[in-house]
Amino acid sequence: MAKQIPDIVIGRLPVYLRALLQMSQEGRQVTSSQELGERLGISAAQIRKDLSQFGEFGKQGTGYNIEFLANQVKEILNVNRVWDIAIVGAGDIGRALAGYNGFSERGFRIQMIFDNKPELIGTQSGPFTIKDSRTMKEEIQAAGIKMAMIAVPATQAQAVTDQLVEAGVKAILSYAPVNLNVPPGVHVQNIDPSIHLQRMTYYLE
Amino acid sequence: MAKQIPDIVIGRLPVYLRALLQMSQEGRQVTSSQELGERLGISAAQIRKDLSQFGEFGKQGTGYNIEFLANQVKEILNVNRVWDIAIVGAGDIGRALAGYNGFSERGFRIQMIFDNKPELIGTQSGPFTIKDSRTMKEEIQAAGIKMAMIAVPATQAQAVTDQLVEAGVKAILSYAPVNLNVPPGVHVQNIDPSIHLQRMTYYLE
DNA sequence: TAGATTGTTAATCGATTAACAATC
DNA sequence: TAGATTGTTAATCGATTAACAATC
Repeated sequence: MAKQIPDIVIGRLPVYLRALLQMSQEGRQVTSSQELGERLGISAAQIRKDLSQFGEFGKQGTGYNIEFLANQVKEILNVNRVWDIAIVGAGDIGRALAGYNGFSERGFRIQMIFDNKPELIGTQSGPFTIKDSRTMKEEIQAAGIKMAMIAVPATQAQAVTDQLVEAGVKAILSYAPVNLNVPPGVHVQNIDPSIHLQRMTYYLE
Repeated sequence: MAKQIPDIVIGRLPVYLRALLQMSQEGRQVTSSQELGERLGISAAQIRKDLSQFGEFGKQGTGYNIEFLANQVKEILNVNRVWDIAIVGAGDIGRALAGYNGFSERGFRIQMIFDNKPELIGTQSGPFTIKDSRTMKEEIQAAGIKMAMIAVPATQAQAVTDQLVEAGVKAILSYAPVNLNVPPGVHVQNIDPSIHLQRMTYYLE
């Protein structure tokens, strides 16, 4: 079994990757742990330590080749391929996600979007025709989709989650403001703007 | 000066609060650190430890009164009041945020939304008329708004941030996929779905 | 060569957990 | 009273930082 990497380290890698790709777009060739750290507000030592968990990617005296390191991090994170994604919920948030063009360049491709509202089913959301939730499990399974984003009301989120798990989905990004329970081996990330806001109000007057 | 509370503890409080309010809606009166922990996937000891940083809110043998504890946590987090918020960027995400009705019950009120696109300025987004970004600093300052959400392209995010800081904004929730630099005393939280997704692909096959 | 920066070790710092007296 | 659960202390565990030899 491979060495166990702390999840907190995994959580920082996508941030490093985003910064590297941005530097690359700026036409830069080389960077250092110090420069990266300054951009991100992270210590240089931590960046070197994090990367050293996976191998040696730099050169003493010169630093890191940006393109090379970005590719290595992509490989570590498993995003040197395309992941198909299903969206559940075609309200404002679901449709905004369906129309977001930032996914393709980061390794993701929206494949389908579902809703249970009769008035939405069959209508267009950008390039997608909104599908009936009742066919969800079947279609996701048939397509072999492993990742989903949930944008349904809190009250429906757990039921949707259970169905996605049954369909073989292994990673869920949830926009529903509720805690989801999943079996071991299924991963969940939550995005709830109120939670993020409340985390900052503590520090305000 | 008050005792320094770890930021990681502050980060868990909104999650506790959300669970407490949900229990309250379910008609429950009392809970325990153990039950809360099971719901949230957090150890009971950690919940007790976190809360003990701020006072004694429970009763030995019986646990915590849900409504009382929720109110205490609201007070700690400074959300026993209403915070006015400005949204910058009236694209899909900005408009979805403007139309999201989950904010009011969590202590937040959207006050205004801005964009710099001539074809959007003056049009409606739900109950709001989209305002011209050029008046942003002035209007935010005049209204005394301290919190903002940014939903503009990555390329514009830092410039918008700088203006918000100038206008006196102290807390920013950014949906732009880029790292923002702010002076001390200004708080930033980032929401980038690709980052959350990439954090999970590591664990997938 | 001299300067810069890595990868890594050891030291420090901080967070989590276990355990239990206090007490409802 | 007996059972349950808190608040807190001490022990454990894990993450971050400082420092430096190696070396480009």
